[in-house]
Formats: sequence, structure tokens, C-alpha cells
Amino acid sequence: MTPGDDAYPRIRLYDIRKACSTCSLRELCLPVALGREDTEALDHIVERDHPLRKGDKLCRSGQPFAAIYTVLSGSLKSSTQGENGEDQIIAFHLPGELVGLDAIGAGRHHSTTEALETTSVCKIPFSRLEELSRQIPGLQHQLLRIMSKEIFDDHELLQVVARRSAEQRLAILLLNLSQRFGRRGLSRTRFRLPMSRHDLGNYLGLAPETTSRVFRRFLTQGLLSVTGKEIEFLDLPALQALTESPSAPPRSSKQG
Amino acid sequence: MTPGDDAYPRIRLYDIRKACSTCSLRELCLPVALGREDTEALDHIVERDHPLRKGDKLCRSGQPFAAIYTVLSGSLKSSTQGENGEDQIIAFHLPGELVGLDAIGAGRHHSTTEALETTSVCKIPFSRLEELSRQIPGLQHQLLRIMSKEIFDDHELLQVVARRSAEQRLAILLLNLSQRFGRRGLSRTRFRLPMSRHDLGNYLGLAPETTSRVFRRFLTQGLLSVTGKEIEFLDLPALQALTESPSAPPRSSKQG
DNA sequence: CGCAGATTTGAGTTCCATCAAGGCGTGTGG
DNA sequence: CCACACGCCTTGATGGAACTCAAATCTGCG
Repeated sequence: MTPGDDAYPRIRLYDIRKACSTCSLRELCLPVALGREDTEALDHIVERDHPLRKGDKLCRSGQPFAAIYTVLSGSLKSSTQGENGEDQIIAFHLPGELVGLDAIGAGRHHSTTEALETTSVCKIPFSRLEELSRQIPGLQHQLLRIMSKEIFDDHELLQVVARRSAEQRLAILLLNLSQRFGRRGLSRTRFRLPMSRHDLGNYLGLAPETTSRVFRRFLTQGLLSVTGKEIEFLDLPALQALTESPSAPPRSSKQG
Repeated sequence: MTPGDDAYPRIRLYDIRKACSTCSLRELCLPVALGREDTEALDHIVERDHPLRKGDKLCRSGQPFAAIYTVLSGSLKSSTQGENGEDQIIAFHLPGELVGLDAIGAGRHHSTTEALETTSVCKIPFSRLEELSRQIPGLQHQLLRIMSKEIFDDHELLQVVARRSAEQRLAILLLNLSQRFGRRGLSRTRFRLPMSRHDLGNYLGLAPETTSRVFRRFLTQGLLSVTGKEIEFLDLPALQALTESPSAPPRSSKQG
């Protein structure tokens, strides 16, 4: 049952790199000048976890924090819960990305992470990683670096949710997903959205109906074609133009 | 000109503790079992910076990251910039709080921090702090811990901006500020807002006019009294009730 | 005292959430 | 292979919250 035993043999960093060309574990380690020994040390703390089925929880809000994860295949969503049970999705996780960083240090998860489809992840026990990072100076810096990135991403999301129209929000998210798919070597213009319209809307601070309507508008305007969860960009420049606040009235900030 | 020279002598951790009873530097160090030597080591890397006047920038987006700061007196706002010059305020910083954490690791500031009034801060060169944190195991963990807190706060803000009404947003912010003032030993029910209505609105994703109108509504309902930037809570329970989504229509998430 | 910026107030408009109903698609059982 | 049912998605109609524009008032400051 526990990962790391015979049924779920340890996998090597080498394998992870093969499995996922832009794996965050690579992101975590690559900029660091790791010697052969260091690499092996890292190899040995990585464990493969059970594959998750759609709806399975990787971790729940309030649970003690023990490990961070990197997505090998599939996808996940993380959400925080308001006191009323209404939740707010704060991130989607695609293959090659790290999960659970917001729990570092607090010792406890603040969010619940759930599989959007059949998903396999790779577990990195944090205590061991932290221990290791004391021995490998660059690794410690990498940890801080990645958390910093997380903060930056959150700020970008905030900016989007606080100040942009529904169309801009969706366009920005689609382009963002496009980039992330592209980085994995998949098509940047044609891909499958792993999340429901509901999740999409929740993440962007929109009602699901609005999300649906915006898709229709994009379709009508010839910006993209939508078939269920499959989408294809037909007019990338126009979508990017949307992003740059073409119709966005300059709110707040400064208005002379 | 450079801080740390004779004109601005180094100040000691001891002084900082006196200057600010809930200083984040304490927050940073206190949970760590610091010996006398460690404490002195920290003392020596802390510098007092120039006092800032209203509107002065502590750091700008894009600048190389060199230090984190802790607020001794006054207050600051941090904002990110969209490509159009419209900015989004992501945090207000009151005395005793840390500034610049989002830049750790990226080596570059992602946000611009500006004084809302005459403000004095205390500079902690990061390279030295990092170096020190390799020698003091607990300190490293504290850094991660505090960054994690930052991420958590961002998620809370996102939840507020994405899902709550204008009244709820303002109520939540006012109560939050109340707590933070209270922690410093000031009144929790009567204080001065250091930021403009404009900034208030920007932070909450609202137009300044809306902010003003919500204040009026609160006034009319007898929830608080407002005189310019001075505010006083008159009906704390009612404000807190607002916070708990009483009139908040359960949006998105789940609606049977 | 007068200016500039901040705040408030008003009127009108827009965008999006809500409510409600219908369509599509997938999985299950016959 | 087909029928049915459930959930997800779409579409329509409507109302309301918040934004925009515009102007008056207030505030601080030189």
C-alpha cells in the first residue's frame, strides 16, 4: 500500500526526465550544478504514488504537509474552501508542474487538490528534500525560487480576476494553457481542456453560464473552434490582442 | 548616500524589537532557537534605510532584488503593473510586516512598493540573510514559512476579489486591517486608514466611486463612522456577519 | 486665498449572475 | 445495439450590482 515498496518501485530522476521533458523536478534541479552523487541522492527520495482516478484527492485542506508532488500525466485542480463550502480554484496543474508548494512551511495544506482525470504523480517527501537542500546550496535557492514563482503567478491571477472582463479572463487563461501545453511539446493551437466549464468559471471568478457564453462569442467571432472540451485557436493574434486590454477601460490606478 | 555608513548607523536587533513590538524580524527569528552569537550575527546584517516620504518608491518592478525590508513606522503599498500602466495593488504593509518576499529567488522585483505616508523601514540584505540561513537551520525554514504565508494570503485575497460583493470585500479588508492594527497594540475599533479610497478600491477590485458608496452605506446602516481617513467601528458583530456571506448568493462552485 | 487632487454624489448604462428550460453525450442496463 | 437517465453544457430572459461619465464638494497645501 505504501509507495516505495515493491509494488511501486522507486523511479529514478532519469526516468522522470524521460517521462516528462519539462518536468518541474528538472526545473527544480537543472539550474543547480548537481554532481553525480547529488543527482543520485535526489533520485532516492523520489517515490511514485498511486495513480489517481478522476475525482480522487491528492491532499486535503488541513492535512499535515508531508510531500510535494510533480505531475507525470493527467491533471489536477487545487482549491481553497470558504467557510460556506463554496470553494475557489486557485490553480490547475498540468504534467511537469509542481503541486503543494503553498503548504511548505505552514506544515499543513491550505488547499485541496483533486484529479481532473486519471492522473499519475510523483511524490517528493519534503523533509528529505529540505534535508538535502541543506547539503546542496543551490537546491535551497531553487526552492525559494519556485515558491516565489508561485507568488508571482497568484498575483497575475489576481490581476486578471480583479480587473478584466469575462472575455479577457477566458482568453488569458486559454493562452496560458496553450503555452503550458506547448512547453510539453504538444500543440499550442489545439488541445483538450481537462477541466469542466464549471471549474473554468470558478477559477476565473465567473458563473459557468458566462464561461459558456464567452466560448460562443469566440466561436461566432471566428477566434476559435470548440467541440466539447477540444478547442482550437483559429485567430491567435486576435486572442492575444484581447489580452492586451483593447476594450479594457483603464480603471482605477490613475485617471488624471 | 548608501545606507549603513555613518549617517545611518547600523541598528541592532535589540533596537528593532523595542521599536516595534510585533516586528516581523522577530517573527522571522523568534521561533528559531537563536543563540547569543546568532542573534548578534543577525544584528549585524540589518541596516536602517532612508526614511521615505509619501510617494517615494522603496523598490520598483524589474529592479534587481537585493534585500527584504521590515516596516518600522508608516505604511506602504505594493502593486504589479499590467502592460498598459494599469496597476493592481497586491498588498498593504503596516509596521512590523515584511516587504519584498515575492522577489526572493527570482532575483528581481515583480512589484513596485511605494510609501503611503512618511515611512521608515529596516533593510535586510538578502544575500547575507541567505548565507546566514545556511548556518542557522531554523532560519531557512522560517524563510520558507513566511513565503508560504504570503501565498496563503494571496489566495485569501483572490477568494475575496473573485467571489464577494463590494460590501463584503470592504468589510473583510477593514476587519483585516483592524486585526493588524490591534496586533500592534493599537485600537481595533478606531484607526486611520493610510491609503486613499482609490487604493482601497484598486486593492479590492472596485472602482473608487463604489468604495465611497459602500462607506456611505455602512455609515447609513450605523456599522461605522467615517471622517475622512479616520474610521471607527460602531457595530462589529454586524460587520463580521457581513463577512460570513450572509447575503452572498452562492455563486458558481456548487448549485445543485 | 486659490489651486490641484481626492472624495462624494448623481444619472445612466453595461456586464454578468441568476433563474429556468432545453440539448447533447456518455454510461448503464436491457 | 438500442433505450433511458443522469450530468454537463448551452441558450434565453431578466434583474441587479457595479462601472462610467460628469459635476459638485471637500481637503490639504503653498
